[in-house]
Amino acid sequence: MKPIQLSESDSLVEYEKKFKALADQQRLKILNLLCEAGSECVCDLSEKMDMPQSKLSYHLKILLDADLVTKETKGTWSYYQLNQPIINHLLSEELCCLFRPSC
Amino acid sequence: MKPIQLSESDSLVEYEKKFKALADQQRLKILNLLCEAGSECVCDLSEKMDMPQSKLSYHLKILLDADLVTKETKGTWSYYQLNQPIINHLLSEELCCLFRPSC
DNA sequence: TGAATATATCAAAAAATATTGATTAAGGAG
DNA sequence: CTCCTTAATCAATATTTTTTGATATATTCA
Repeated sequence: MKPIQLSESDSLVEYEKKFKALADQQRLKILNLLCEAGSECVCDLSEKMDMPQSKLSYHLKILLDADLVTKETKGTWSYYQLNQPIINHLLSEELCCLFRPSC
Repeated sequence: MKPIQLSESDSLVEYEKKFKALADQQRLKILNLLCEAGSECVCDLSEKMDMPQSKLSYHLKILLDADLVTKETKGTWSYYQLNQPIINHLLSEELCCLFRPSC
């Protein structure tokens, strides 16, 4: 089977977005924390990351826009969790220990 | 098995570097071309990418520093190829069609 | 040796991202 | 309704990355 043609650069744009979101130490740490915790609200994450809320929201938005996490809102709280299927589709099994709680 | 602790942020730094290298449409395209061709010199890639040589060298250096490609120099020519083991360690099998010629 | 070619590197400018602190919006408790 | 808390957004600034064109280095070929 030949490598796919990238004539329609839709997929390139999509992958660029996802890798951009992964291309930051702080966001990788956030993903790792979400992996451990399963689901976290912004204020708890803010404490664990030792990061001001507005900064954290900025990074969470990038992860959300890249579809690497999902958000569930309850009242004024926002709970974030990993978007497992997307992450599994993207990353190798060897990276599971970082971002796949299942292993 | 629990997610690994990221106390030693060495691995985070390393992954950040690799994902940064992947976080660009042009570099993803380069990787895809290398995947198709197996090995390419800068001048051929420059033509295929329709990109000035100095710009291409810049992007190739980023891929090289991230260890995603390897370089072999013959005379004045530099031939670049995918660093398969590293890429396979990083990306899912589903992405194989983009960057893994083996499937 | 001298001209031509391949590639890397450099410095300046341009563009994209990230950080900061303040503000806004919206929900829950009294 | 009013106060307090949570979280998103905004505008200004700072930082990082990318682009560009020029230059440097090294090899080949005549």
